[in-house]
Amino acid sequence: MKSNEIKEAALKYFTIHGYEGASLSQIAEEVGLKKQSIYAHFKGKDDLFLQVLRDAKEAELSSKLHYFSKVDSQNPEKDLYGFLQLVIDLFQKNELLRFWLRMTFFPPAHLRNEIGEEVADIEEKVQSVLEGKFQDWIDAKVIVHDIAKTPTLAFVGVVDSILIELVYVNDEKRLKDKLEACWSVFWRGISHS
Amino acid sequence: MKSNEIKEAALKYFTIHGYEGASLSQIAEEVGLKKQSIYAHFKGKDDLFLQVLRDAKEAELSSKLHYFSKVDSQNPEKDLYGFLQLVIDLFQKNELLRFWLRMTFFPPAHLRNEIGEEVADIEEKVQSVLEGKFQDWIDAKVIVHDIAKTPTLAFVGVVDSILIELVYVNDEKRLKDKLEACWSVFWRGISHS
DNA sequence: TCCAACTTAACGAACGTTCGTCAGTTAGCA
DNA sequence: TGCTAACTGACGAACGTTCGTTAAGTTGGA
Repeated sequence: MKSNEIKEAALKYFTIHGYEGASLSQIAEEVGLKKQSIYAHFKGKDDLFLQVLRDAKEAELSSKLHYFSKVDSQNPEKDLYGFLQLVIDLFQKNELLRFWLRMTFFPPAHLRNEIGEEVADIEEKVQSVLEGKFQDWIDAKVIVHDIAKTPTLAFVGVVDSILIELVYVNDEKRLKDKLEACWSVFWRGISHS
Repeated sequence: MKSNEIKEAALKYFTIHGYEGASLSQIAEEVGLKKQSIYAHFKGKDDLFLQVLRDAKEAELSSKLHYFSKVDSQNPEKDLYGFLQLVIDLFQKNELLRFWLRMTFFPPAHLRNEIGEEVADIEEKVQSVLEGKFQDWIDAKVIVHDIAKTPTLAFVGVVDSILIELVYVNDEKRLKDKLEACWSVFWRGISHS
């Protein structure tokens, strides 16, 4: 299917150059087409962009939810650390994730609200699943804290700091150091002394 | 000085629309000039951009170093939390910081290496100051850990997660919750039980 | 089976607009 | 008189988009 080839090329250029920096002629050339031919598959640049965006959202959401649905142990140390590695793996191998990250951080101005809603939606779903897990662990007295929201937000913070490291330089050594540092301090912060 | 007015307008548009999305005509109009007149002050778009970038780097570096030079107590709880609030304050009030963040995360492709060097430079300086502080606190036995690097990187991680929250939505309530959560878990993670 | 009607994908050409940049000129001030 | 900063005018290039036109493939009824 040619539409998918176009979306793949679009994904690549949007990720590298951003919305404004990516041109339809470059994208078309990548798949051996003239830019006009894109209009046989998409209404325009915005339409192409938003379809890629929805694919990215779907990829982000499903892979995260899939991890938590599969994992159901009573071992938060293993599950949470595994999630961090999942995020690293996703980001390094899946261009959709890099695209999603860039466009949610700095969306094209005229699509700001539209994208903001998608972000809020996904954010809320992931956080509620996570919070449920933490509540279970608190009830089972395997981690400390009275309310689940605190460790949930703190863990999301650890994920954030890893993402920043991935975006910033993607130096394998630095990433490993930061992951270990953030994780060990976080874990000490939520587990029984 | 008109050059500064131009740089201020450029800062604004680069921050909102990115390098490619910001146009010289918009910037010029903002200060009541024609776009061609910008060339009386700057060699071109890149020159203008790089001058703003260096201003931003200077602002980022000096404000952070200034904080740590001023603060010299034996109270890491106060000093570190104060630093987090400084970052929040800087980001919310100083557009240079938002510009710096956007451009270091997702630099224009043709200036990637140039910007990467500036980032590495500033990163190294801030981290070494921070690491020195943590070493002092470890020696004074006011926090745990054997090596200073671990709490340093973890603290940088907390800063990162706050920055992400600021970029993402900038909802005052959410920000406060996340700050408290990240901070309390971090602090429990590095202090004596 | 065959042909006409329709659909699809891609094209060249051109649209109007904006982009960044350069050259030459004018107004004001030291 | 120079110098500077602003102007006007124009440049080639690229942008996203629309148009009309092909060529190939699909469908449906006689």
